[in-house]
Amino acid sequence: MQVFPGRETFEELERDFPDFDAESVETCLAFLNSATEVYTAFDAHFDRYGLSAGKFTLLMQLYVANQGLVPSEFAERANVTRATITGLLDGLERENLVQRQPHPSDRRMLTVHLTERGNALLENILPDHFCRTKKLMANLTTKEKKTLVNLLQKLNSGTSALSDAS
Amino acid sequence: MQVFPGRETFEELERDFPDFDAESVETCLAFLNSATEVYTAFDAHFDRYGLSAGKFTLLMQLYVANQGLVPSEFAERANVTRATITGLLDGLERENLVQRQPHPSDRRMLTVHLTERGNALLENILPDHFCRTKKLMANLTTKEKKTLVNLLQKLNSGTSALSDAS
DNA sequence: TAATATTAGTTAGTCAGCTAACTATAAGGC
DNA sequence: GCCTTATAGTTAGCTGACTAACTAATATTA
Repeated sequence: MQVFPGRETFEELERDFPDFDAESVETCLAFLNSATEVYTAFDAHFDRYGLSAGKFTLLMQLYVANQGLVPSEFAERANVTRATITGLLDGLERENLVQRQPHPSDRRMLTVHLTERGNALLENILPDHFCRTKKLMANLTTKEKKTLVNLLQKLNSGTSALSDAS
Repeated sequence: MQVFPGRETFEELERDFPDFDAESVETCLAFLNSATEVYTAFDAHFDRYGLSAGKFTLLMQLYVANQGLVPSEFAERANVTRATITGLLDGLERENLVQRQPHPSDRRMLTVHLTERGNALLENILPDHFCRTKKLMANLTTKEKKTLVNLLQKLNSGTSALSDAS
């Protein structure tokens, strides 16, 4: 969901609400709209390989760990609930990309392993993935990338203003 | 879903994939993680009022239009499908915040109207909403906001590299 | 003007996130 | 050593996004 208010909207809200700050709202909307655009583009990218961003992330963790990992670890590292991981693993296992195995020492846990097929899919994707990611950022110079990261950090530190109790 | 790869991961991928560009990946992940953080904070914010970002956006369109609007218009302006709008309207109508009415001249269409209750809710939210939005952006100077918008634009123009056919 | 194509809204079904509640197991405290 | 508490994974049900297919109504055009 994106929003592109017209000039008149800004003028009206500025008139009626003392705390309305056009510059802040404009920047905020530009950020949110940009996020939607980038997310959508990544979805289209992963969709070519039958994956989603979440599934790809999971597979990558297994790929770089080069060993079985525990679902609750995924959840914690990715900042999502265990229930979300269960769902993603169900999908990945259905497509034969990962396999759940009992944990050797704690029967509450599982270990998740990349299958041959999962490994092959990843190795097929990664060159294209990194190439496209590089191109995605190609309009920004090194200095601009650093600036962007810095500004995003400042933005992040403001999020408590939204989520804090009134 | 967020991702925070360790230094070793970067080194390994850099070694194994010629197109892996650490600087691009790092910036890209910073952006995606930041987007998740901001979205989550907005969700928490709107949740206080029993709303979601999508529902708020719909209500705002009606508020500033100051007249009934047509669902397909919403869909087009917000870049979502008509089906998504149907779902949001179902929720908003259930909570008595908007009302569907037959379109006067085209019987395929509806017009959607803000109810008294919807209007009252919005006028209750908006001061807090704009105040928090201002605070969200308060760590960025005017110049930094302009820079951010500019960099986001450059990022947007790279998204075709992700979504274009190989 | 009758047939065809397009548009608007809904419906059904999928996905990925969430919360809350449940089961099984493990760990701690008395 | 038992009781309580905490942890891990799953399940059920919600939301907001999607696509595809459907109905009804309007527009186009042959």
